[in-house]
Amino acid sequence: MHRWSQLFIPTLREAPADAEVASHKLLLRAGYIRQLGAGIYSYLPLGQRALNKIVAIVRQEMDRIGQEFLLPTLNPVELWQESGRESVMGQNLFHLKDRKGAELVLAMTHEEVITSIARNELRSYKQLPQVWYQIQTKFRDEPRPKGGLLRVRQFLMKDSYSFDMDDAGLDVSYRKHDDAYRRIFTRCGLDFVAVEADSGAMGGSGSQEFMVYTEAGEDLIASSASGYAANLEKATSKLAPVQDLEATGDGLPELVSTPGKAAIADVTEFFGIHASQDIKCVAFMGSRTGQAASEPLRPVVAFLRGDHQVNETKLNAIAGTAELRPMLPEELELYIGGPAGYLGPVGIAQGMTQGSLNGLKSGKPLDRVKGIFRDVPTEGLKTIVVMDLGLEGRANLVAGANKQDFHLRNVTPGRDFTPTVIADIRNINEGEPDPFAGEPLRLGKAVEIGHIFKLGTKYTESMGSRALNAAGKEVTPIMGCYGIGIERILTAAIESSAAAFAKLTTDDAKLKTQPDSNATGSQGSRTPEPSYALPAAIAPYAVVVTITNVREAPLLEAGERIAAELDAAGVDTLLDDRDERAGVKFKDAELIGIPYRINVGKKLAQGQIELVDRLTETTIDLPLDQVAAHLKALTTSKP
RNA sequence: CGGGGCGUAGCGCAGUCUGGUAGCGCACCUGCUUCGGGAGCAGGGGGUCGGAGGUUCGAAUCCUCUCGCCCCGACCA
Repeated sequence: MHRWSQLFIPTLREAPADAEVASHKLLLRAGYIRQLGAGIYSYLPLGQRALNKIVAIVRQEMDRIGQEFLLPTLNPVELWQESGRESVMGQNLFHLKDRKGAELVLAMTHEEVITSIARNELRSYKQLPQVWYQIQTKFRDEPRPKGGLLRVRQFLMKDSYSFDMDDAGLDVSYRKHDDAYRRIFTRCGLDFVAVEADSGAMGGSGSQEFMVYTEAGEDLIASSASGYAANLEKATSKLAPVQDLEATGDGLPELVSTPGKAAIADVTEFFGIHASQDIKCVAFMGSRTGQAASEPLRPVVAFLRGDHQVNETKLNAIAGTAELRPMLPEELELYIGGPAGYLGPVGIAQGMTQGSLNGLKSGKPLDRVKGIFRDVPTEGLKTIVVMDLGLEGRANLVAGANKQDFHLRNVTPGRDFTPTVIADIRNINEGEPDPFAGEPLRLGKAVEIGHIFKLGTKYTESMGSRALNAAGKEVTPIMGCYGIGIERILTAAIESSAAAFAKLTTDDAKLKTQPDSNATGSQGSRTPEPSYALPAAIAPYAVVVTITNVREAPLLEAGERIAAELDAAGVDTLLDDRDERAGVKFKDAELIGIPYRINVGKKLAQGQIELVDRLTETTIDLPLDQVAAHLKALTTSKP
């Protein structure tokens, strides 16, 4: 039991002007954190207590599936050069020199270090599988830290790594993490979704992000009532069938003069068609990560339905590029053969021949496409033509003719042009049916709290980790890597709760204003103070016992006794024994986000106290002898 | 890195345009009153006006340079 009068809890009535998002303001006002620099924060006692509770839950669940390490943050740069990530990570990796001039980096993740241990120690299949984890400070020189603790340059991460002899083993390790993560986030009281994610710069096959919907988030995710959920970078949808146009004339592509009709809206109006019956062309020049300026850019041309949008992450994955920029007019002429506004797939100057691609024409053999495009840029490679799945099997579409002021109709993919590859390269739209159950998709911002990843042999291969299998044959262990942002669990919990409170107060305001038309208007335009409450499992204290007036001896004595009883019952208790007015103490208790408050006040004369449940915004009276048992039941988390 | 904004007491701000003794609210200290929703009255402490240079009799204010922070974008296991 801690006494508020002796603690350092510097609450603020007003948030510093720099704070924008709710969790940032509240963490500052509640005395959880103070800022030291851009993306650098000190955790004050309350913040540290909350983080410690989260860490304890994470550790408890991780110990069920793995073993804890503590790896060094200070890494010799050579280690990162060996894996090739020193250049890949670029400026995001902090660099420094020691007194001898040797270059060091501050680790932003630990694949390299853990693999260096694995390659020295893991020699036999008998030693596998292994799941190794740590909870440790990570450093990333973010280009733009923001949102308080949401994106920072120094933060706590639980990272783990699995080593298995084969894919089946990796599946097991991955599944164990999936289960552990769900238990962890559930115990932390978060309402989360697990989404399919893009593999990004990590490389590898499967990956899943754990997200919490919040306006403060930086990612866009799609989910539906059926349980389907995916990052927008990966999300797909089932498209409603489109009625194709009737063929005109001899059914072959027909040149139509369309002077000045460059925009899709103009074209569809001119032909009297829907945008879904038109082919849109989006053309890029792509480059690879760390590509030298001297290396030629890769032309990437995407065709998709007129009413669809390109998703550049998906397109990058297909084209084996990392960055795309729009083609310049002369590039359009060179690689497509037409002017902007009249670009189309028919007769496109496609350098990738049937032969060079070994008949890669559908989305299926993507890995082989990646193999060609990513690792062995083909000599004389010209335009990569990617057609979106939304055009597959369609007929008699309208498209640019690659000729100023002309379009073609009766364009049928497969017959009139052959894309290099057919793949999903579009953004889904809100409300489209999900790919499995057909439930409408909801798009929303979310914050990523965890990520699990089937890594493969990227590091074990490049860093030379090998183990002998039962047959005495040398194999490369397969890795998985898995991360949880500790601070993000805290911020996500605050953001979610603050949003729920904000909704309550606005609903409340609506209720109040509706029936009472002659109200005095006192609610005015003042925005309600943001409020929140943390789940008991991660709050710095589960309960605060508020003695409404410490100068009244019976109240003080009862408060002390109740707090001691709670303490004895194992409930993490804060006793507000300050000589302050009751109002101040109520406000402070709410500000620091404690989920349960016991008011020791007037009702003591009847042998009762009030229990305020901040999560449900309800208050009940309880007899003194039931307090400890009641709170213990409320606050005990089940591991 | 591109665009925008802001640096004046612990926090929130005014003062800058038009140069002339650095102010307000909250917080803090003392006293009295008050005591279940951020109390009232009285008194008090606290400032290199982000930093450096310049213009001027005189600079928070004008000029130059610079540092820091926030937001949007780019970027981002």
